[in-house]
Amino acid sequence: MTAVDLARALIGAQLVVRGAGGIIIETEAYGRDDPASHSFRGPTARNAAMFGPAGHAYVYRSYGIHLCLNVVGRPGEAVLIRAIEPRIGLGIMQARRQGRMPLCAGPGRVAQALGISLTDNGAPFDGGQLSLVLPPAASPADIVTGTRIGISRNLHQPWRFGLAGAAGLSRPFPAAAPF
DNA sequence: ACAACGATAGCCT
DNA sequence: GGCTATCGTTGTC
Repeated sequence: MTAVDLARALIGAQLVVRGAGGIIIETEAYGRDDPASHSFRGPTARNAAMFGPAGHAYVYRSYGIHLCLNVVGRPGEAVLIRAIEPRIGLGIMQARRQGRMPLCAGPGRVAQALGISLTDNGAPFDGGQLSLVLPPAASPADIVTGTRIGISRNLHQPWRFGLAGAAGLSRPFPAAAPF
């Protein structure tokens, strides 16, 4: 399964980290030969988890401040979790966010609300501390598509995915051009 | 050894 | 809507 397929499949999935989590409503796919991807220049100490087993976490620090959580797919491919709809452990998530809103819209906010740390890098989504439950088959969810956010290379790929109509997206998806 | 730049969020006007 | 904190990773000298 490609990172793009995985990114679509994860919309509607339930993500829970040590008792806090919710439904994934926004993702982005990053590929192996994708200039915007951390894996583009090959394995390094930082991105090693991206080349590790599928179904494990890739956690990295962004802008020296935030952490971002990814699900690893095929080697060198990963899906960034950009937003969830909070459902489980609301109190602990609000406490971690110190009451700031939005709670889980944006990759740094998701990681903070879930209590992700760099020690989670490379950890499996195996139903233990990290769990991921895919949505029921034939999920009726409408998925909207757009271009990725905050990158400077490979800009045009429509590899950002969201749950149509969801509140709590990190940014709106532009309406399709009415050709 | 050094400089540049982020897969951002928060606070300001 | 714009400005800036903040620091590890990476590419270059």
